[in-house]
Amino acid sequence: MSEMNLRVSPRTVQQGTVDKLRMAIFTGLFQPGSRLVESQLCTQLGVSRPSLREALRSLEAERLIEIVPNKGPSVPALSWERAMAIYEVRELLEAEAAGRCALRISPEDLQALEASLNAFEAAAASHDGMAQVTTAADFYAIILASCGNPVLEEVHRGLLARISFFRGRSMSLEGRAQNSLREMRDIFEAIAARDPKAARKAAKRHVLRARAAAKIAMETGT
Amino acid sequence: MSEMNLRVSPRTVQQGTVDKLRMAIFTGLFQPGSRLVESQLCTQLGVSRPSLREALRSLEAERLIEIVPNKGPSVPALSWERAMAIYEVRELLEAEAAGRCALRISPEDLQALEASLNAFEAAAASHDGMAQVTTAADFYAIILASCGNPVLEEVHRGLLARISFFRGRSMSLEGRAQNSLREMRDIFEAIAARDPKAARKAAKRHVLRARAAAKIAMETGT
DNA sequence: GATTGCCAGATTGCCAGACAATCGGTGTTG
DNA sequence: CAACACCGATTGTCTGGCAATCTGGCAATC
Repeated sequence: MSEMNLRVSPRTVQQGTVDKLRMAIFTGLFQPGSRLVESQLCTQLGVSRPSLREALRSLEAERLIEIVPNKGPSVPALSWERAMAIYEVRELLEAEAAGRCALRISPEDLQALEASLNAFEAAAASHDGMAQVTTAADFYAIILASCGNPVLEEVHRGLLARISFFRGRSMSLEGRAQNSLREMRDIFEAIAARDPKAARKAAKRHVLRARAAAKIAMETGT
Repeated sequence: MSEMNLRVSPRTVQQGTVDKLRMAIFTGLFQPGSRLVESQLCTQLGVSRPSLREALRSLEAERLIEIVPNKGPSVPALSWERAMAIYEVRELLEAEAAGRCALRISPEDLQALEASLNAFEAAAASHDGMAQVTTAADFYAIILASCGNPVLEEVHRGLLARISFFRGRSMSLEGRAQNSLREMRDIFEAIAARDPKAARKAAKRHVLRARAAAKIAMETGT
């Protein structure tokens, strides 16, 4: 491999801070509703306050935190109602993307899509929760990137952070990964067959069932 | 009215800076592609560099500017291709919102919607471009707020900045405002009649025609 | 005893100033 | 003419600080 030195952009402290905080929120290190004290975060992350505050503004725009003037940032509690709303928008976006994909995906991307599907299959078989989440995210990332509408992709990515949060929860359900695999394979087959209508339908069904799984996961506790 | 002093949140310098910069971008004060030099903006806006940089991070998240490490922020040139992509996502979101609205809008919101429609009619008659843009934005804001899905509203608002940019351009076309009024009235009537299918269709048609108008406006120059 | 007023600590909003790293252009040199 | 070194301009980041605001508890009042 030797000298993988293709640093496209030199990763600033600010970016690194955003990533660290985002990951901390995903893994539940910060309880929802808990307040984030700037000075504490500075010492924990080893960055200065200006850099931290820039990072917080980015996360605020991602809706991962809320910043109330003179009260500071906090992790908003993600209500079931709101989670449901996210799933509904997911359904809308992913169905559209899948349908478009069926019409215009390139052979290379189709191949990459199949590869990511296989990667998910392996993750599902190995019961590796983290791998399941990342490979599933890859699968959709390829679909969104290949749908021919960069804004659709951009909007979906804006939702992705909160989507992944739930995906981790629901994948832990017994049998959910295998069902998910079947549904994703349906989407892939429809796209490969260049059938937009079937692709939309499969994508919708996948989100619908993911939502149901998330509901169960949420009701039975974390 | 007396002492309308209910300032819910005390408008920080950072927020004010975001608003000023956003407006400056809308009005075309910054040419697309032009670079924004921090020190210059600081003196022009009368704020310190940390505050400015926080504001820039917020605008970056809104996709109104791009920040390349070590090169600084700049206003991205909005290509026609990208504008088209925005219109497509608009169509998706607004059709969905209108359809949901037809099912669940409250009588008060419906009344507010009619009021905003009348406001737009007045603006269209007076040939006041700015008023047309704001009243049209109001009309859709009510629909998105009443559709029952806060995330849909949130995503749409994320697109709104760039939508308004084009709305201003296309409204200036002869007769576009009157056509727009007709289309919006169709949407309103369908919602008032509680007909989701018609509402979706009307919303789609409205976006489609707005897109065509924007295309013409773009081709004939600013 | 409950409510109100108030004060001190903690925290945020904001700023000035500074320094190293990096980028872009310019001139020099082979 | 190309490659290289150089330099101003700009950004990334930090330190330190001060005023404004919030929070929790204490005392005063009814």
